[in-house]
Amino acid sequence: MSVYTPGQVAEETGFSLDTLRYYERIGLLEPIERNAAGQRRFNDSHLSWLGMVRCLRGTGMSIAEMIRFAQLVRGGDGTIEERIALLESHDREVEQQIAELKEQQDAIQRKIRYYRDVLALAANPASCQAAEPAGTVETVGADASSR
Amino acid sequence: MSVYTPGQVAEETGFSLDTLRYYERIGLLEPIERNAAGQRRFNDSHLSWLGMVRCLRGTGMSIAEMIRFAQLVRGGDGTIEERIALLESHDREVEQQIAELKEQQDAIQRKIRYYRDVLALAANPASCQAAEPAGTVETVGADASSR
DNA sequence: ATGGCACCTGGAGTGGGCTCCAGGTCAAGG
DNA sequence: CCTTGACCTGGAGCCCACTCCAGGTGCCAT
Repeated sequence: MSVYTPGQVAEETGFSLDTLRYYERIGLLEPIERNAAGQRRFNDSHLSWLGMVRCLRGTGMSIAEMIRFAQLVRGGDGTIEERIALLESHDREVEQQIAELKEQQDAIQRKIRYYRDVLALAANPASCQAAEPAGTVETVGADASSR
Repeated sequence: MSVYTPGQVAEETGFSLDTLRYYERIGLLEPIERNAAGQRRFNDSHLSWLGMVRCLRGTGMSIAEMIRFAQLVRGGDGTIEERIALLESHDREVEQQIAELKEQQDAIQRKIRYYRDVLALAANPASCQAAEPAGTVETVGADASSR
């Protein structure tokens, strides 16, 4: 079990020194042990926890909820059901996020195709494509402003 | 082509009245026509544009970049190539976002399974599962703090 | 002993994206 | 005539998640 300087941790995790200190301040990281000079010495369990933090942040969990999770983790094995519940709920949110993102990506791609058609039509006014993407309210629509 | 009050637009698009005014102020919405009393009257092209805005915002495009896109749209047909380029670049970012989200979701699900195993092991200390999720650095790891 | 470097602290500042507020205008209804 | 409600304006305020800063400590190499 190695020990790491703040600089190394920043390097490895991608969090800035300031962010690491900030995370400790707000209790997202438990108080980090110090060497004689008062400098932080991180260990593998911190690295691993920071990996989790990165993952949760990256999927949109708020700092507040991560702190809640951190408290459960510190609360010991009795909190495992609660941790599962929290992660499952988050997992469902991520699922939803992905679904929405895909839908919206689809709309963007339809829009791109529409623009392509407009361009093609301008170059070759023979064919008769380029009607508005067509769809429900969710059309995301014509610019209706190419005056 | 109908005309809509701010209240109706807020209702339909999910943007608040304040947000609609804000978007107009910053140029994300072109100046909206007014009735005699100075109240905004939106039309279908505004609704459609707001749909686009919702889609771009929802996929993480910044306000600044949306304003850039809005300017292109106002710039007329000569800007279509640029619009395609902008949307394609955004589309790639969305693709990446989805990929990352999936990876991270996977890690979360592994963590959930790990917790489940811990629970199972506690209930039935016969079987020998519940090793750490196993993997590369990306393990997202043990809490290593269930002291 | 002098400089440089990595780190420390408490606290202030930043940027993005809204959100709220006070005070005012109009139109319709009782 | 008075209220109510939907809307208007300019400008201030808010929340989140950092990020920056000034001033200081300890250690090592020149």
